[in-house]
Amino acid sequence: MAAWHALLRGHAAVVRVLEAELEAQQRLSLPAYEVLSHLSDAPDNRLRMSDLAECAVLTPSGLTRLVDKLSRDGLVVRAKCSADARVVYAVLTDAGRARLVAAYPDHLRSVRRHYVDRLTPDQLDAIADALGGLDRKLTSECPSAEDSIAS
Amino acid sequence: MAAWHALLRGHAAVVRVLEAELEAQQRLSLPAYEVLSHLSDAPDNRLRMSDLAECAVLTPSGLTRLVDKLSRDGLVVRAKCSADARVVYAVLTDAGRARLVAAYPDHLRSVRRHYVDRLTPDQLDAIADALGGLDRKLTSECPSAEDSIAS
DNA sequence: GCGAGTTGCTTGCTATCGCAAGTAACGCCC
DNA sequence: GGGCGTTACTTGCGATAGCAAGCAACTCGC
Repeated sequence: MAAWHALLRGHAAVVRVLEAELEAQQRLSLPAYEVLSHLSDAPDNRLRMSDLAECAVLTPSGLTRLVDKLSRDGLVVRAKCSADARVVYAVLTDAGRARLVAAYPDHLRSVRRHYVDRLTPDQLDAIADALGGLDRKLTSECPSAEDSIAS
Repeated sequence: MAAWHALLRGHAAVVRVLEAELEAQQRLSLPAYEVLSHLSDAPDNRLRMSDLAECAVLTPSGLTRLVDKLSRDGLVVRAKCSADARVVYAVLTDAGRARLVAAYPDHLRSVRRHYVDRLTPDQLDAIADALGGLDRKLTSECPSAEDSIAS
């Protein structure tokens, strides 16, 4: 239970600080940064909306609005898929890449300063391992909520 | 960096599942549960709004509205402080205690099932230690954001 | 090819939350 | 004891997120 509260509070504390710094430095919210970052890692700087939503830990509707916003700011554009007219790609623009490049060092430094440097490598490994595993298990079994009723 | 993304994704995944179960079982959001729970642990089942906000990882304004809601539902009441007319106590009602008692076992079980049981004791210790420490450091130094500009 | 079911994205509605401003009350200094 | 700064809570506003419904486009069976 201590570990549970620590997760809640620790996450909130770190996210709050990092988001504030990212906002102050580059006018980007954390999810927005995540979106740009994932796009820049993707082949051709483009990702399907639904894949991007999964990466950025957002629901499809949340991503739609975030891409709306980033698109208004000229950081991404939507592109149609020639093979399947239902799918929309979000594509990083030059401006988007520039913004990400500008934000990247500061953000990295923030993460180091407020997170990585304060923990031991063992702790970081444990967190990556434990929460990474949790994420995979929970998201994969998410559709099957019926085990809640079984016993 | 892997540890950072794991924190983001793992937290989101666990919180989503637990909040959904809590909501389904007892019609309580996670912050609402936290509030009731902290109140029940407090002497006299009452806590100052500001202290409660700190416990529940909410801003004062967020807590005001949450207590508004819980108060409408009859789970807590506000009480004035005779010594200082500025402070407001949130006090757990009998109905609030009953709701908490009803929610408690299920929630505990959810936490065990989706979190504790999936991690090793070492991992839980590491998380409690690491994130608990982070929380304390970050919240204590939060007012001094000027070190961002230094160096 | 045509209809039924599915998938991928968007939109309407609503809830939550934080920041900044507002209000009330306290404490201290003169 | 009157005024000034501080503290505690609340409120106005805007931003964000999710759910459920909508809509367009695909797939598969016939």
